[in-house]
Formats: sequence, C-alpha cells, structure tokens
Amino acid sequence: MKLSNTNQRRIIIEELRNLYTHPTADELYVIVREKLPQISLGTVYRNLELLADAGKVLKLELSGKQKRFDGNVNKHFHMRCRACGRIEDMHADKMSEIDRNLNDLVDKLKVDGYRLELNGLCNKCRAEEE
Amino acid sequence: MKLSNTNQRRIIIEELRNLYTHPTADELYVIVREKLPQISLGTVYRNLELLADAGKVLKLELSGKQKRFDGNVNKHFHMRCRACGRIEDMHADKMSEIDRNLNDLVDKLKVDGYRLELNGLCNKCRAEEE
DNA sequence: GTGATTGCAAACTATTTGCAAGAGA
DNA sequence: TCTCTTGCAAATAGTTTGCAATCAC
Repeated sequence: MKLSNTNQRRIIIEELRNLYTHPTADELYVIVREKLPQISLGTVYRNLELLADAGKVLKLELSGKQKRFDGNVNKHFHMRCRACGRIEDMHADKMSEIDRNLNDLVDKLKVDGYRLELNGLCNKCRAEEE
Repeated sequence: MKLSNTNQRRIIIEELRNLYTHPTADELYVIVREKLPQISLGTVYRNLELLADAGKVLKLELSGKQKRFDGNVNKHFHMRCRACGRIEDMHADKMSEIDRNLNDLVDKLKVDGYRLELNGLCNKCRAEEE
C-alpha cells in the first residue's frame, strides 16, 4: 500500500520531528491539533502506525501490549519470537559477556539499570519454518 | 504493607513458578482457576503486581503502558526516567561500544535484533533531586 | 475515477478500582 | 480484632475499527 501525501500525515511527521519529547499518540494529537484543529485521534494513531511500518518514524515499544510474568527471578534474558510472540529464555551462559558489558555501561553512565529484550524466532517457529 | 499468606496468592506463585511460558495475567488466570475455580481475574492482577513489587516474580514489561514515538530514526538509545517516566536520548558516542557488543551478540545467537532501554533519572529529575 | 485517507463514534482489550464480605495473623 | 485480601462488577485507559464522506494522484 502506497502512502499518499495528505496534510494530516505531513504535519504529523513534521511535528514529531520537531519534538524531542518522545510523545505518546495523544500528546502528539494535542500538538498537531494546533495546526489542524479538526484532526482526529484515530488519524494520529493510524498514521503513526503506518509511518513506523514505513520506517519514517520510530515506535518505541519494547514489549507487546500485554505484560508478561515469569516465576524465575534469577538473572536471565528473554527473546520475543517475531512469529508467534512467545517469550523464550536465553541461557545465561550465552549472555554473560553481554551482561558484563551492560553492567559496565550502567556504571559508566550512572544509570540504574537496563532492560534488554532480544527479537528473533523461537525454537518452535524456527523448526516449523524449515 | 505486609503480604499475608492466602490460598490464592500461594497458588498463583506456585503455578507461575511451574510454567515456562511467561504467561500474561489472563493466561495465568485460566491455569489458576483449575485449582481455584472461584478466583477472579482482579485477584490475579493484584497479586502479580504485589509479588512483582516484592521481587517474588518477574514482571516482563519493558516500556510503559503507552507507546511512544520518535521522529529521529537514526540509531540512538533511550533512557526512561524512573521519576517522571520521560524518555531521554542517550548520545550514541557513549553507547557505541555497547552497540558493537550487542551486534556481535546478535550474530552469535542468530537472532534478528535487540531492544535495549536504560532506566535511571533524566537530567531534569536529577537536577530537582539535589 | 479509484483507491487511500479522514473524522467520528462505537467497540475493544488490558488493566485498575470501589465496595462490601471474608480470611489471616 | 483489625488489617489485608477477595470476588464481583463497573470504570478506566489506550488503541483499534466500521463507515460514509472526502481527498490525492
């Protein structure tokens, strides 16, 4: 599907590019309405989605829309499957080096911590693909 | 607030610890209902939240509940402020080493990519805290 | 002209909350 | 007993969708 060049779409991109606040859809809606008072929130949502798919804006979503829980509180990493959405554990041994690097980074940048999620195909979906 | 030892809470932890599927709250609700048919979804949500706060289970949420967007599609990293929830950009130069490590990891593990979010205090909140 | 896009409103999904009754220490 | 917790139902928050009208190419 080819993206046509509507006023709404143009202003949404423009305003988002001018902002450094990483707005939510409704925050951007408020701002865009200053230029286009009649625009609807649905249009903002739809465009942000399309523009993100087209790589013209960045969607900062890390996890999916539902939270997930894990009874294992020991340190380990997660990979979200791009095909089925399932979360798979990554063995800590494969990750220890990156974990060390990330801990160094946390010290260096004086931040509290980090969250890292890998994306890929889980074992099940990989098997089915072949 | 001190967590008392109810049947519901005990079974929620038990079932979650036995699962390796990283269930959502409603998935766990279905499973817990096999043991406690009268339990409500609200109880599951409330307990997961309390247990996660107490460090007894892990909540796999990376971003907050609203998606955020960014007009800058160049490679950079984000830090979510633990005080105000704002997202701050991390300068790429501070991050290039970790980025290199992460790219190596992606190759090694044969995954598609990763998502990394730092957590800490943004400049504004840090200034206010002093 | 025709397919993409819009505004509007209603629908939907995940989650949270108020409340009165019940359970745990 | 006194606080924490529960089930239930209603409320909320964020997002998505159906539809008829309108716009872009």
